[in-house]
Amino acid sequence: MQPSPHLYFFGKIQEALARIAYPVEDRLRVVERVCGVDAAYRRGRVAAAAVVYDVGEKRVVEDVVEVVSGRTTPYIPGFLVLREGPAMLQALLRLTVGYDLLVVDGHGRAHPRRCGLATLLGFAADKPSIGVAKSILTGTRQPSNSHDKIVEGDEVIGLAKGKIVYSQGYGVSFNDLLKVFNLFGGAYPEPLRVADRLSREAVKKL
DNA sequence: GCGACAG
DNA sequence: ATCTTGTCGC
Repeated sequence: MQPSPHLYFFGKIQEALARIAYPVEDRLRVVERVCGVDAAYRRGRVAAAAVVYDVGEKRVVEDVVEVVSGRTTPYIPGFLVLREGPAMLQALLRLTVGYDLLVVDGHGRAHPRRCGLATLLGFAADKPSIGVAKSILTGTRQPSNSHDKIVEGDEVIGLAKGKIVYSQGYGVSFNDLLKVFNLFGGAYPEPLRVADRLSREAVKKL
């Protein structure tokens, strides 16, 4: 084991969750309320914002910004959840309204061990989730007519348009991912834009 | 050994 | 992601 025992151990948990996170059958029925989650940092502190957005009405229903006390864990590729996950979960638990899907800024299945921040956060919050990242972490892009596929080996681990990458999170099938991808036109989702702005504003005041 | 590497 | 002023362009 090359990395630290801690990371090796956590990596094993990621591999185990990856085996049960992605159902073959579709589970998403209605996707009216989507919760976007993002985080920002400053001076060793982290702030996370959770934004419940009504897709039909195109408006924010509720938002929660959580600033965690204490210093952050360093960023380690493949282990982003250790840095942003705790603050994000705290923000999610303070929401008072419900939502149908969690959309996380980061990867889900499109991860070296097929289990990124989006997958782990959906599991922790017991909500179906997908990941939306601004760049590829692993895999190669395979051009297509409507959208590009992110492939590794013979496995399709994500969908992309431009630099934006969508991938399955916890409890979401590939077809459900495709539905959500089309719902947002493959672009960066509005609820994530709001969460990005709110978390940055909160962190500026530190 | 070298390069890559979500945010 | 964050550290940072002015500057190029629509």
